[in-house]
Amino acid sequence: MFNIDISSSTPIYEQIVDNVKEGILKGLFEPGEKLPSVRELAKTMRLNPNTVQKAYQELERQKVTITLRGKGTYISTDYKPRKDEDKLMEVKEMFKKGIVEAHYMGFNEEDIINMIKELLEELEGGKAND
Amino acid sequence: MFNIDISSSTPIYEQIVDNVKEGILKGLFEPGEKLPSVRELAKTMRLNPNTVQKAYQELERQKVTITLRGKGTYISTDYKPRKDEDKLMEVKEMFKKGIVEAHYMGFNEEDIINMIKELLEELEGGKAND
Amino acid sequence: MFNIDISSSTPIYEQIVDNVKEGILKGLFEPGEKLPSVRELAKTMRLNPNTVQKAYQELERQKVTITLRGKGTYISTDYKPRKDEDKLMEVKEMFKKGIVEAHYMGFNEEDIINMIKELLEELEGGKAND
Amino acid sequence: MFNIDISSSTPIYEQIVDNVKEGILKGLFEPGEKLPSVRELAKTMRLNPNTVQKAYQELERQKVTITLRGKGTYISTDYKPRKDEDKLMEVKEMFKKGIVEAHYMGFNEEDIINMIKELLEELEGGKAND
DNA sequence: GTGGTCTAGACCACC
DNA sequence: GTGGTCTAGACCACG
Repeated sequence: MFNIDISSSTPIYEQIVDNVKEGILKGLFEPGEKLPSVRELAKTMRLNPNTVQKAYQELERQKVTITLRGKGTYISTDYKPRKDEDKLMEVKEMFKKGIVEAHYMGFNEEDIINMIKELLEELEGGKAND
Repeated sequence: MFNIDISSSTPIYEQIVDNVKEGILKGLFEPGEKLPSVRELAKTMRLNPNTVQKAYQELERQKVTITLRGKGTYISTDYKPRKDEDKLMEVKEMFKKGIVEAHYMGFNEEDIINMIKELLEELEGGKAND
Repeated sequence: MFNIDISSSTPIYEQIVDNVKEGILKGLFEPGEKLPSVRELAKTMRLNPNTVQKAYQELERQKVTITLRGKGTYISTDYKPRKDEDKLMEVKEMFKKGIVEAHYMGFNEEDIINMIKELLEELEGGKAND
Repeated sequence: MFNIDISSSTPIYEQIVDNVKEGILKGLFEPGEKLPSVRELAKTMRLNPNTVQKAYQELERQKVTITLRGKGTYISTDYKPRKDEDKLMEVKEMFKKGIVEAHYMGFNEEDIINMIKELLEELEGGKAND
C-alpha cells in the first residue's frame, strides 16, 4: 500500500505522511475517502501502531485528513492551500539542496529541469490539473 | 560566513556541509582555496570544534575538499562527478517531496518550474558555467 | 567480543570496524544479525559510547550494516561488492607495504605466498564459500 | 624521485620511508649509495625539511641507512634481516586487513593470490632474488 | 597551528 | 529501549 523504507533516515511516520499526501495528488485517494485504521495499517505494514498513530496525527495537524472520533480518519474534502512563509522557505531549501546535489552528480540546468518535469508528470497523471 | 540556524532540525554539521557545497557552486569558494581551520570556524561561529570537525570530515569523505596534513582543509581542484544510484534516488525523493509540498501550498506546475529556474539562476550567477 | 588494543596506533573505532568486517567473513556474524547496542558495547568494552557510535556509523556508511530507527544496528543482508578505484589502490598499497616489510624480515616470495594462504584459510574456515 | 601523495592519510615521512625501502628492493638504490641531502630532497619534493629529516631518522633507526656525520646518508651495506615477533604480527595484520577489504570488493581467494603475485613480480624485477 | 581521536556527559527523536 | 547530535575539554601526531 505504502512505500516505506525502514532503513531510510527519514522517520517512518514522516514517510507515511508523505505517501498519503502524494497519493492524494496522484488521485489514489479521493477526498472523503476513509484511510485504513491505525491498527489495520500497522498490521499490514508491520509497523509499530504508535508510529502510524503519529503519522495520522501529523496528517490531521496539516489538515490533510480529519478524524471522526470512533469512525476513523478521512481525507479532507475542503483542503485550502495556505501560503505559509516559513513553509515556502522550507520548500525552497528542499529544492535548493536537491539542485546542489544534482550539480555535484554532474547534472546541468537542463537535466535538472527535465528531472523536475518528469516528476511533475508522474504526479499529474492521476488528476486533470490542480 | 556561513548561514547556520542552530534551531533548525537539520544538524549543524550538515548545514555547514551544505553551505560549503553551495558556496562552491556560487563561486564563493575557489578550487584550491583554504577553508578556515576547524578551531577558527568553531570560534567565529560559536560552535564546538567537534561539530565543525564532523562537517569537514564529511566534506572530505565526499571529495569536496582535501585535507593536507597539518596544513588545513582545501577545496578540491579535481572534483569528478560520480553518479551514485542511491544518491540519485535520494535527490529525486527530495524533489518529489518539494513538489508535493508546493502543490499543497497552491502552486501549479508552471509556478514550480519557475521556482526551480529562479533557484538555478541564483546558483549559476557566480560561475560562468558548470 | 571484539579484539581491541587501546594502545595500538590504529584508532579504536577503526579496530571495531575491522573486527566486524572480519567477523562477518569468518561467519561469526550472520547477515541480519543484530549487533550489540552502542551503549551496551561501550559498556562491555569499557569505551566511550561516542567511540562505538563512530564505528557503527562508519560501518553503515560502508553498507556493511543497516540501522533501523530505534531498533538497533544489523548486519546487512544484501551487501553488494562495489569496485572503487581508490579503494583498490589503497588495498594494493597495503599489500605492497606488507610485502616490502616481509622482505626486510627475511621472507622470500614463497614464504609470503604461504603467509597469505594461511591468512586466507583462517578467514575462509567459517564459511562454505564467498 | 619519490612517489608522495600529500593528501594521503599516511604521514608524508612514512611515505618517504616506504619509498626508500621499496626502492632498495627494486634495485633503484644500491647498498652504499648516497641519498640526497635532507635540504635537497625537501627542495625538489617541495616538502618541509623537518618532514624529510624525520623520514631519514626513521630509516636509520630501522638500520636501512646509515648517516655519516657531515657526509650524508647512505644505504646500508650490511642489512641483516631480523625477525621481530611484534613486527611479524604487524605485517600479518596488514595482510589480513588487505584480504578482508579485498573480499568486500568482491575478490575471491584466487584473485587475491594473483594480486599478491603481481605485486611480488613488480618488486622482484630489479633484483635476481633475495 | 593543523586535523584526528577519545572521554564525559547531556539532550533529542524515534519506535 | 535505540541511534543521532552537540558541547566541553583533553591529548596526540604531523608539518
